[in-house]
Amino acid sequence: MSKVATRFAPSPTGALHIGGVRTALFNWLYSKNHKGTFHLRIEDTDKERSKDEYKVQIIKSLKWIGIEHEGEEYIQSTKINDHVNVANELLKNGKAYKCYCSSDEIEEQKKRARQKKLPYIYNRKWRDIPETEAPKDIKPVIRFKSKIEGTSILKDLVQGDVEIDNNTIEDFIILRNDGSPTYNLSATVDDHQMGMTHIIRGDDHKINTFKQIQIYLAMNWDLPAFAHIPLIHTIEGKKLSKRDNASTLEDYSKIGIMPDALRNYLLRLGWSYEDKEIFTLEESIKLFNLDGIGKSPSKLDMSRILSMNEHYIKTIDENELYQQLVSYCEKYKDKIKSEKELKIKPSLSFLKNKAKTLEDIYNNAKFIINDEVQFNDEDLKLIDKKAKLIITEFKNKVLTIDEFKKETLEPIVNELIKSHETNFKGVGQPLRVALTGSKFGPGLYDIIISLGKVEVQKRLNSEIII
RNA sequence: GGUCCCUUCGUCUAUCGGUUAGGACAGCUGGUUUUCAUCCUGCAAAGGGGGGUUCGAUUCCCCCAGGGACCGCCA
Repeated sequence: MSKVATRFAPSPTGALHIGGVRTALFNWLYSKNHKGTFHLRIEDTDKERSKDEYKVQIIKSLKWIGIEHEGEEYIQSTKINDHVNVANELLKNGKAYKCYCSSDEIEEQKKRARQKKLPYIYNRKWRDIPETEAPKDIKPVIRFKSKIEGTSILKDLVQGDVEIDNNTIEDFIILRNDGSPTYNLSATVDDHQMGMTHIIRGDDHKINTFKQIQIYLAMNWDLPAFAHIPLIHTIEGKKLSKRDNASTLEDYSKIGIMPDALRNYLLRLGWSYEDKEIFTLEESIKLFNLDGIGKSPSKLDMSRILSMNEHYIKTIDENELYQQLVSYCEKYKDKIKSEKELKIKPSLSFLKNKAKTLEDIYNNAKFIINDEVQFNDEDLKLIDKKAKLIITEFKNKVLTIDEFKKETLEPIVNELIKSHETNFKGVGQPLRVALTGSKFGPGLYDIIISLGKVEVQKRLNSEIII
């Protein structure tokens, strides 16, 4: 068997959809697993809706999640001549014919079929009428002479054998009356010319495959293998569409989901390898196969994405996590100032402990990032007369310490607890509010240490709490 | 309506005729803790229904029900 070649073929009519990302991922993994190649084809023949910016965005999105394609992207619109040539060849060989029905005529037939509740299928009117009887004033479309008798079997690598009656496939149009090729023709010709060995795509293309296979056969081309993967559904159980919120990659990256986590989640959505949940990129390449793909559609589950992301936040190298945080903030929040970097980086170990997303880490780090403490009235109430006294005493005592660490700070706090006949909460709570503006947050010593002596003094001197 | 596909805990899934039907996420308990978390215990939770085949079916076959996809001179 020749070297495996797969492709992802989105149309650049919008941001990349998460279902598309998964399809791309499966194709990419399959080719990598077989040491083959993965290609990107941009299906931009819908001139109305295709935009170059979407093409750029799609490539960027794929790259974000770790998928890169081989060579230049294959731009479908530049290959239209090839598609037309194939249509003409099919015409010449009697595998296709000109159809002079007007769109009005077709519409009328469809309407009638609907009224009678009969399935509509083009009546093959011009399949056998000689060219000489063609009307002069109508520009014809070219239709493929689809099989009428018997059945066809698609040997699908995921779905198994799928059999349909040939008469349910109509004589589909391959060339419009303006001379432009339609999807089934273009896709087939491109896949052939690109030398694709495996077509892995969404289940929604399954019926198209029966049309496309007939073109391969009519042209005497080698058939690729097909694998139709089940679609991703919304929580309501419908096909995921661009209208559903949180369906584009951007939706996830902007809340601080990391690419590796999403990649891992998507990998496990509809695919499994025993009980394994966490796959490094290398593992996923090594272990991916088509057998592991389930046949039923799966629902997108945000809480799982979040917990996967949380897992990655907790386990990846802290330097890498920091880099991700920096670029996340730069893109979606405020750029972290370099003097703050020194404080945030060593604090990641506790900042990340309560975070499911990069955005959570950012929020946790706000007390460091913001120069001014943002108080809310509710928490400020905790700073009563007694609390102010404690804060002042703490401030004075902490002045005498040279090095801030738990061992040096703890005795001070303990002393205050004792002298004011309170508990840790009685001391910790007001201090936490004074330093961060909130009673929720990291451990008190973590806060003090990360802020450092100068900043702690400054904040405890703030007039709002004195 | 026609064609095709699907059906195991709420969710993602394991099981390739014999299991107390396993894991993960979410949920709920209990514990640790310095708030919020983390972490650690534990609990609860599933084979759509009906027929076969078989000594034995979640697993194989059929029917039904439910869900989904497709049915463009879009891709």
